[in-house]
Amino acid sequence: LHVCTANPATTSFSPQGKFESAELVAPSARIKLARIEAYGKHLFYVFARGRTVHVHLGLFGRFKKHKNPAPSPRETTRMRLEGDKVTFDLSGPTACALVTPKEKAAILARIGPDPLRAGADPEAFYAHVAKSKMPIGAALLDQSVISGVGNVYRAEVLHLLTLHPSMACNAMNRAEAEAMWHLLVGLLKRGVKEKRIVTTQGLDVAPKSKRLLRKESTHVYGQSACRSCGGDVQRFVQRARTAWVCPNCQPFRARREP
DNA sequence: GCGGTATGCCTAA
DNA sequence: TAGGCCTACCGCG
Repeated sequence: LHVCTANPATTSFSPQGKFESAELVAPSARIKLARIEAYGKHLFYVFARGRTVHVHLGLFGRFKKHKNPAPSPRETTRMRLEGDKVTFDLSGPTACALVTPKEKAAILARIGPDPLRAGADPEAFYAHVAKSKMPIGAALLDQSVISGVGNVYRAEVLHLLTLHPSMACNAMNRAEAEAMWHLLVGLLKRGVKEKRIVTTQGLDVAPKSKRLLRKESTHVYGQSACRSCGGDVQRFVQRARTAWVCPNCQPFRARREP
């Protein structure tokens, strides 16, 4: 999900002194967080005078919120954001580093369009899909093709479009590619709004537990039975991640349909 | 309490 | 392709 808010009162320092050389940092020299930008899964924490920290949460990264006074940062705390009333500690990120404008530009240059960003241009995505023999399930995880989509949305968008993950990109026609982009825009926006990944329709009765809530939020991801047809969900590894597919709803297709 | 797994991605081989 | 990062959660029992 994309972080879209920044507390203007929030300041920062690095418990490990990781950023000391760039003066982002000693508790005595706290600087204000101006804004946070999200491009796909890449986050940029922009502080006063444009000093920018690149954060990528990866699989384990998370911000833990503490009410002030917050406990001492742990050995594994990579960045601390401190406000008047609350403190956020970042642990486990794949990336957390000060970047120059050049380095930031290099990151943006190697990722594809992000369906969540206003003004994102899907043409690069359409162009890739039109010519690539890569399986569509692999392309959706390739951040240089389209950015921001992860394993859950891969499984769900393909299920909603009744496409098999192993189908070649270029077996999709233009209309299917456009439908995929626009579906992703809607699904990702819904995720931001609800602060969780949900691709199923609303329920009449609210589930009693967090676990059930999660179980009811997808059609095939994490499911043993397809929540559309009840058939067995198959799992296989695709691009080093588990792909989830209902072969009944998503029959493999070798060729492009007119 | 323990072990497996995970909404990710990089590097070495 | 395997391993590493680093943490939370789950099922098991």
